[in-house]
Amino acid sequence: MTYEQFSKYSFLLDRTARRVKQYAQQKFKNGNFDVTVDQWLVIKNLSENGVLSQTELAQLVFKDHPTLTRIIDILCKKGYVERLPHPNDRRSFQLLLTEDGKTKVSELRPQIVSIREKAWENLDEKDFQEFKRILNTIYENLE
Amino acid sequence: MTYEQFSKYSFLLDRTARRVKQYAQQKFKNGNFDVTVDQWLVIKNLSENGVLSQTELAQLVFKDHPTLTRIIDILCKKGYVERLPHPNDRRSFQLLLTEDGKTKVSELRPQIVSIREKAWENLDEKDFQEFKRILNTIYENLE
DNA sequence: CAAATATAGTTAGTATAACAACTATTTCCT
DNA sequence: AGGAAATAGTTGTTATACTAACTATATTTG
Repeated sequence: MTYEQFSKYSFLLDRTARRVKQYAQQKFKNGNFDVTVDQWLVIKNLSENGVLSQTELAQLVFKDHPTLTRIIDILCKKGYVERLPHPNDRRSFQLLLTEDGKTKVSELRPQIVSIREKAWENLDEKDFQEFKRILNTIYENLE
Repeated sequence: MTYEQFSKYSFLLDRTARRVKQYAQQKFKNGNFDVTVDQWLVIKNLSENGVLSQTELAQLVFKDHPTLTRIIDILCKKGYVERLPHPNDRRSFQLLLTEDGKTKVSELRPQIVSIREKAWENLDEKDFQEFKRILNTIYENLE
């Protein structure tokens, strides 16, 4: 790997990640989804996992505590998520989707698949496996 | 590609891009570089290209105007970049590195290569080419 | 058991990203 | 030439990311 490539991979990675998020965010907004891309990730994970603490959820979505606190605050204000006191630990909450939250997840799920598909034109399953392997290797190298 | 994969690629991309930036930012901070990762990208491009307008620079680094304005503000305050009135266009500035800026680029360049190398352990040139091809394809699919 | 240590979540500060809107200036069109 | 449209850069707003520090609580240690 040349010097230039050692600059380039991070630049391309950042550029593409931002573009993917920006594209999705625009589609979310145009579709009046009422959640951002990151808020969607949170409610989707709550939908798939039921009741979670903030720490459990933070680990699932790879977000730090302060960021997750703020995302949950917004989702609670929007009425999609509820914080309940944890029965066994006064430091902790149990997070769960409200009925509106569950409805939102059901409505949005199919639409989001088609949004995500566009990025993958001209790429195939093998590309996905390669991409995943490389991304995971990079991630693990920097832990 | 399954539904899950259509969620997963964006998640993995976001997760890894953040981690790469975070890792680099930590190293920058520990090394007392006095610039963030994004500020480095800007001064590096000025170093490679000489005098640029903000619009030219924004196109090179794929950042929007407001973000770039703010980054340039910080770099001017730090004394690494200078805004000069454009001789032929009263709407525009010419941006250039100060002597301190040039020195900073020279000092940091070699250190940054070694920071970037770590992510690439267990990956090779072929992986880089694959990675680049996939990232560019995704980017172009979403333009 | 009491103190030390760790943990859950929050607040504050700085930085960046994206969108919207704006002003001053330039370019284009009739 | 004059007006319309486009452009360069800025300001404001909302959201997210990361670090640092904090309080309340739980767990561990001696």
